[in-house]
Amino acid sequence: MQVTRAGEYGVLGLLHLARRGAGQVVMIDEVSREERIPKSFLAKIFQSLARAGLVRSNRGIGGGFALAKEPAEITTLDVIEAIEGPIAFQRCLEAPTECPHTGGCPLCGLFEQAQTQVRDVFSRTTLADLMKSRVPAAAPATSLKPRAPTPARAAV
Amino acid sequence: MQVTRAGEYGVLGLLHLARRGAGQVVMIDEVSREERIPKSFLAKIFQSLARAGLVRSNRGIGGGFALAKEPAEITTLDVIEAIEGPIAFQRCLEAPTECPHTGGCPLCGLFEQAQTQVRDVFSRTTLADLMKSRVPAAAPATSLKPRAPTPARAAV
DNA sequence: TTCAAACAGGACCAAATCGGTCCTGAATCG
DNA sequence: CGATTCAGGACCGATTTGGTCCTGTTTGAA
Repeated sequence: MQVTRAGEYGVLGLLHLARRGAGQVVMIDEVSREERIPKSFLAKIFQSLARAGLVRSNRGIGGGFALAKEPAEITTLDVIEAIEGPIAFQRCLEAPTECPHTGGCPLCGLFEQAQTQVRDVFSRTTLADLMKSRVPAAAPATSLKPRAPTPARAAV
Repeated sequence: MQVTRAGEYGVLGLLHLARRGAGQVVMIDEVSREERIPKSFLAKIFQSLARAGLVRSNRGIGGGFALAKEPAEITTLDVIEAIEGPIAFQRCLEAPTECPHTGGCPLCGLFEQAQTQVRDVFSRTTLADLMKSRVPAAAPATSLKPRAPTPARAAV
């Protein structure tokens, strides 16, 4: 029941790109250094993000990564699922295979509810929201609401 | 991002006890057989549940396990956390250690939201609810998500 | 045209977790 | 006593996590 480091690093990395400004090309090396994420690992993570179309990559001198969309159009769900694959609380929720438990398994409904809630939270929060929500590091954690007013977002 | 088999088996096992009636003492062997859960594994899981005070155990002839509370007083969160430990989406949410990321980590708030949602879903659903929600393979359940009507289940 | 910078991608790896099994031991009942 | 039933720990194989490393391939500039 955890978001993996890879997922976490992915969001952090994209957030770094977002802060550097839209369209800005940034090298893995910088992101790695400033966000304190192992470079090789981050490189691998960004590969997934590139394949998912969340970033564009450029090779060679002056190369690096840039966001492929506006920060407000990239949800944390996009990022996490690009890296970890679809969020699925249980096997029965990811495959068409039937639940093997006695008579209509009562748990599937429950797991599905939980899963939906999580996906909702992540799909409502974009990189833009996270940028706004940065807390001043010393203040006694005001409100942990990363905002919600993202209107019409086509979740997934 | 999954509920482990152990957690799932735990809920299923307690649900079995609940169905057998309050106070009923049932042997691991029966639960294992009828719920199709490996016996040794289930025994281990029930140890956790006993330690958490969710079931009472009796040894010797005529022994077995019985619910320690009313089904309506045992939430699925109780069960899952008794087995898997506290639900924590991220390290920063389980320990007092600080998030190591640049300036107040914006992710903690997000993960906390997701985590809260999940815990809410599980803490709102008791064994009694799950008993009620058993879908008779055709009747449209009201409150809980109806799930696809489980058709012919194959033997294990 | 060549070279170095930068990403692409796969092989590999150690450690942790998952999903169990198995064995010994202790309690309990008849 | 002895059968039964749980308690608890050791152990185990497979998978996942969290990386590293090495060999490309692309690109821009000297």
